[in-house]
Amino acid sequence: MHSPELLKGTLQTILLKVLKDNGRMYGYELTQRVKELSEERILLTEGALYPALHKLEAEGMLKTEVVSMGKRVRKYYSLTPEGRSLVKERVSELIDFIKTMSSVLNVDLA
Amino acid sequence: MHSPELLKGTLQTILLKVLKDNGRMYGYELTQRVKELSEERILLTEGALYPALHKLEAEGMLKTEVVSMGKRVRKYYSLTPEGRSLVKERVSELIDFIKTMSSVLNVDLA
DNA sequence: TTAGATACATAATTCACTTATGTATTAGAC
DNA sequence: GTCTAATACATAAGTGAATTATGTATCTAA
Repeated sequence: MHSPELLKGTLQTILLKVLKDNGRMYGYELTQRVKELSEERILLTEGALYPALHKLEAEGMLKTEVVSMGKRVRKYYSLTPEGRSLVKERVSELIDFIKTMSSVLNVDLA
Repeated sequence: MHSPELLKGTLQTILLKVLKDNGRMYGYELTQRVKELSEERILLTEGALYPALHKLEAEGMLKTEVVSMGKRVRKYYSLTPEGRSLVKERVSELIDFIKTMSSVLNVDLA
């Protein structure tokens, strides 16, 4: 598991980009996909995940669809057009940030 | 200027590494050096800088030397041996984190 | 002479997160 | 059969590293 401090500020970006790459997903599925993609290094907590999803939905970046699986309920999230714009912005912000960091820290990431 | 959220958790690493690469430096000098290295993108605020330096000193990672320049006082910081270990740890943590992020976000940083 | 840069410092506040807690369903081990 | 772990959602309390605001004082150049 990573030093959790570093993760701060990256949650929205992660959620948006994983949704963009994987299409419609529900909350728990997102945690599992991120865990898998990060090789167990990023374990999203529910207390961070759900409020973040609700916030992105309230801002019109995500739309939801509730699907019943038997007695169980799943809430699927997918990107809205505005969400699609936001992903691009957030991802390039992060890439730019990483490049700046590698320059400040004088390290080579290649 | 970067989205400040992303900076969270990177301040200690930046301070330690810049001190490692540049030797003995004082607070204000650190802000200027980081500003320069980041091409104006990372502007350290004093409210974050000084408490961070004091904390690292209290933990034995940095040692200080107060130098009078005329009537003016400068407080120089440099790494202790423990500080040297910590830099390595923090920098490799950050590199590892960045690699994980690029894998999760499916982006190429090279 | 006075505004802006240099140089330190701390207190109040913010806010994204962690931790804790709650509810309920489903699957598999024993 | 039953009980633990995994699945699936959600919110509230607390934390802590930052921002913002404020204070003090010196030096430099217009």
